Amino acid sequence: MVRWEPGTADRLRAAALELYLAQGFDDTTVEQIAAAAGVTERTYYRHFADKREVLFDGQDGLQKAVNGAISDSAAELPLDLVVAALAATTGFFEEERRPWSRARQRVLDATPSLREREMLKLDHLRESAAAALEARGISPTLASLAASVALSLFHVSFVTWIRDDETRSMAEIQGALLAELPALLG
Amino acid sequence: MVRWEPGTADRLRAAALELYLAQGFDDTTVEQIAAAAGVTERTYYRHFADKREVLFDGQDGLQKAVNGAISDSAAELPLDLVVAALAATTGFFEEERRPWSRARQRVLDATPSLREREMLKLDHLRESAAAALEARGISPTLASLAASVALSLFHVSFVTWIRDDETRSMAEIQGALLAELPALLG
DNA sequence: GTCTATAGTACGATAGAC
DNA sequence: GTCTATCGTACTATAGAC
Repeated sequence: MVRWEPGTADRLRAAALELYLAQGFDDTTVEQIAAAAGVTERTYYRHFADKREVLFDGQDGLQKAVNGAISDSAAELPLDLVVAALAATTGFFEEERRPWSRARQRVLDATPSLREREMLKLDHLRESAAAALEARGISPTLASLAASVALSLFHVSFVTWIRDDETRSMAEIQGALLAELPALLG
Repeated sequence: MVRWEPGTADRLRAAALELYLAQGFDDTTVEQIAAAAGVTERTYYRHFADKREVLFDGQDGLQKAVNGAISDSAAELPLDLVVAALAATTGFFEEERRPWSRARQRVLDATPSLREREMLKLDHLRESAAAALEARGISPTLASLAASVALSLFHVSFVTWIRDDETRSMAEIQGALLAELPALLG
């Protein structure tokens, strides 16, 4: 006999996404999410800092992968390191995840306060990537710019990946995006 | 005899920044801000949507200036349009504003929830610039990327501008930043 | 597990400016 | 009269404190 069911955080995540989709974020209470997962409101806050965070706690791995790619790459040029960092993200966007990501994105698009949180998380990722680039000997301003470009490429490719009519893999999309890059300059 | 003093929004802005600086954002209530400005809490919410927005409502002009610069520029290359958009922002960062911007930034740096809002506002600016670029005939993905680069340049230059030891003007800082750009590619 | 402060909303009332 | 800025009060839910 177990004292509590395992996977509470996962059940909270699933319940929250389902309720946010069905009723909207603002019309869903933390109490409803907790009840749907079979726990109390208090327990929800033990797992997630606030009502939004339940949709945003899977990015530690992404950050570590990006930083690792930057540290380990043999490349020297900032742009090459950016490409290496970008390539390191593809593993997190397997085909099985795409429907979940699409559902999550529908909620995000409909809820400004969730988009705020998303932008903050992306900025943390940017800061972390900039620090990794600095550790490779790139000047602070260049590192900051290169990290911004990397994040932009990542975000554009992600947004493309979850479009309804999109079937290409994340790697294919990023490849096509990088091919367009020279056109930026003329 | 006047029933209400003019400039209520400005008084609320000043009071909020002062209190956020002195006590921290979390330990300041909307009621305190309102009282310091000589109005009630209810009136605060007539002027600002929430507790954070009081520090973030000066960006309409910036957005219009950026979009106008993109629409009116004679340039065709995405990167040249980015440079034009960037140049259009300098007018909003006169020397007199620098102390206020520095104070505001100190509060932002100390308060994650304010940084969230800042990131959202920057993203709105990015979307708006991307739309203006698309209107100039640039493809959606390229427009999105170019807008991201423009925003990155803007943000890096702004952060530099408000550093404690910084004395150069926004235009000078942006010029130096653009000179570093080629190094991104090698 | 319980209690509480406060952010934020809803609906309404008042009254000067024009 | 209309428009706009203020204030009153009651209320829910978040989130932190104990």
